[in-house]
Amino acid sequence: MVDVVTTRPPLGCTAVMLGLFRAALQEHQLPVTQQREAIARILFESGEHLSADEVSARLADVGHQVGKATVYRTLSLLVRVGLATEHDFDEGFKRFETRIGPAHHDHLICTSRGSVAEFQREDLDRLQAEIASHAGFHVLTRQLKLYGLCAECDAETGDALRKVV
Amino acid sequence: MVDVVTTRPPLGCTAVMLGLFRAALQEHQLPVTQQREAIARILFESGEHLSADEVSARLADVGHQVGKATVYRTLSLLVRVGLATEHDFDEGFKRFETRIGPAHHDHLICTSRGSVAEFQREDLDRLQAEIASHAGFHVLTRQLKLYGLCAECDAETGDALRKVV
DNA sequence: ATCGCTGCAAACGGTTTGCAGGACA
DNA sequence: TGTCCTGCAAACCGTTTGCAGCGAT
Repeated sequence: MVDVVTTRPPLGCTAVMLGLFRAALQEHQLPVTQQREAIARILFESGEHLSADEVSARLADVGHQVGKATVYRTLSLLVRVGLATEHDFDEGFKRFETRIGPAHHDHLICTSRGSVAEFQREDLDRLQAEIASHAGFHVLTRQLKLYGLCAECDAETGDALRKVV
Repeated sequence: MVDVVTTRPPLGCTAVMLGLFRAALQEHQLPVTQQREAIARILFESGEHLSADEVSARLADVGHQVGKATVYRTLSLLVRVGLATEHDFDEGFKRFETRIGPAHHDHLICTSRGSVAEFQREDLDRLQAEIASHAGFHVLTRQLKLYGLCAECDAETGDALRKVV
């Protein structure tokens, strides 16, 4: 269980990430607007997998009124500059997550409750490298999703079965 | 390279799969209609990753005029009875693929040309089992996608770089 | 002052759904 | 004959886009 990482980012991480975002914008000569900062802060602070809708809602909670188009534009901007990643957990919409450093992590998706846990395994990186060299393929990134039942839901299913039998 | 499998299914596979489909329909007391057979045949024969649109087009090529709603309904039916799998290669729509037997395979997606290759690694199954037991998670299925450049595109990129420098 | 961003609303595109008529068992 | 399917078209919904006005540099 030691490599199932929590979703909450380290303290002070938001400030660092915001700095990186500002730097990236300036590097590309793009204006650092209040909306961009607000959206990025929401994502960085949460450390969760947020949908565009959820980002919008949380902005409203904090008193910021930002158009949905801007939310989409900024999230995809964050992805383009490498500070966020996009995920599709088969919900009919995309989710976004802060991308911290080069370390890659993957996801366990509980199909019963829809929750998402993360994990990190170095042997996966090794295996990926082996597969790539084997197939003559140059891997840039990967997405590994394990769909199934988390421990709690699995236990419930077992209980339900035991009742039937 | 030996475990990069071809996408073409073994000969005679279509008939077997169609039989399984008919059996599944009968088991659930659902009618075996011409449209359902035609759609399933297109998918089974192609052995590729087809979108609903592509299935529609190929049906038209063969002279079958089938409504798009029926295509979607039948494809999702095939998924439900376990004879097809659904994939999202980040194209804005879903693709469907014949699911043959219990063996799982994963995908290499060339982001340059959009091509998809398949591979099979037993050590991945082992690693998956290890991750699952480690996290107390009951895995039902997985999706591993390696995004990057296929050998050809990677070589081209290299050439382009060499020209610049 | 110049660009580029923002917000609104409309457009877009893949997918789903309601319903009248038709096909399968 | 009853049930479920089919096809059409409209609805749906997340996302993108055009454009007039505003904000950052």
